[in-house]
Amino acid sequence: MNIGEAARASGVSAKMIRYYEATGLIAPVARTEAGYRDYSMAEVHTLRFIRRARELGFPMETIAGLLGLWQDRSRQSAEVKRIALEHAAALQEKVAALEAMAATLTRLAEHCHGDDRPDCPILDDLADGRAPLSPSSGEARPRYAAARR
Amino acid sequence: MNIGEAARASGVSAKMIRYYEATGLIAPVARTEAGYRDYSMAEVHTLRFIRRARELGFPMETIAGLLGLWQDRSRQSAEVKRIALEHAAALQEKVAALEAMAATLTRLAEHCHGDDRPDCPILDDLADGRAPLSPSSGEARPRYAAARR
DNA sequence: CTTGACCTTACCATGATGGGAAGCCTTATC
DNA sequence: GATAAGGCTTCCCATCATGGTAAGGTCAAG
Repeated sequence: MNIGEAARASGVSAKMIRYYEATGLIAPVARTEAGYRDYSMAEVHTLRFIRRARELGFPMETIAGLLGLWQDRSRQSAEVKRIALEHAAALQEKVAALEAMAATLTRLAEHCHGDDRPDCPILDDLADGRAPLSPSSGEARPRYAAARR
Repeated sequence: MNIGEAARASGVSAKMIRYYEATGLIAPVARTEAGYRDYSMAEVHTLRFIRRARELGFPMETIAGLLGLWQDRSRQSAEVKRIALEHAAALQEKVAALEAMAATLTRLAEHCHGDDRPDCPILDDLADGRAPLSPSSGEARPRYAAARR
């Protein structure tokens, strides 16, 4: 099975398969005489494992640990559980941070009449109550066009 | 005011102030004879605006637009409100994705007895019910040590 | 005048992914 | 057998916002 077929079979892009190999997350795979990577189903299963773990938001470093545990028939499930719960807690922290942002924005937007008048509590909050700069026409070939659409 | 003082006054690191200038988010600032950047309070206010917007998770590109609106005395608050609500919606999408991950992990962990026995529904789920690879001792100086702590 | 703190620019790294170029290989068609 | 299409190889670059570091200039206090 070449890399394209392995990619389709595992749901991991060929690009990422090579990357996983280059970084040592997976072992270098067999090659054909011509130098093509040659995959067996075992490797495809490993790739599926990785894809599923990525879908659950595990960072690659943690996935390396999970792969080790997966391959370790004498593992203790407590270790896996600990890693999973630790990651779940990290996710929940991110959720809390994002929710706080969204709540602030929603609250500010509620107080913004949102019509053609210029005054806007959202900008006031961002500015912390101060007046803006005069329009600074910078050179420096702007990556951000400061466009008002 | 030199860049260090401006950084302390705005809460934006000197590094990031230079970066914002290089990318055109803010205009090039005055320089002393020796080439030191020289900031006024107006610039510090702009930096504070940016910092606050970053805290709310706005990407730099969007902040460029918000800065334009902030400096535009003829802006329509509806435009600001639209941007804010759009961003809030994007945040909520991320929240939903992260929450789904966390929920799945929590559910899997609940079904894992978490003791010194090896069987583990968490790994089973990741593996989709298949058997693991035999321990592949890859060269490729692994960045991820596959360590079992 | 020296020292230490600060400034300048320039480069590298992050994490996981995609894009693309240049060149070799395989397969199908003629 | 020749050719074309498409897949493979490696290598480099970009993302996004941020930090680190190094080499060298500047400033203020002692």
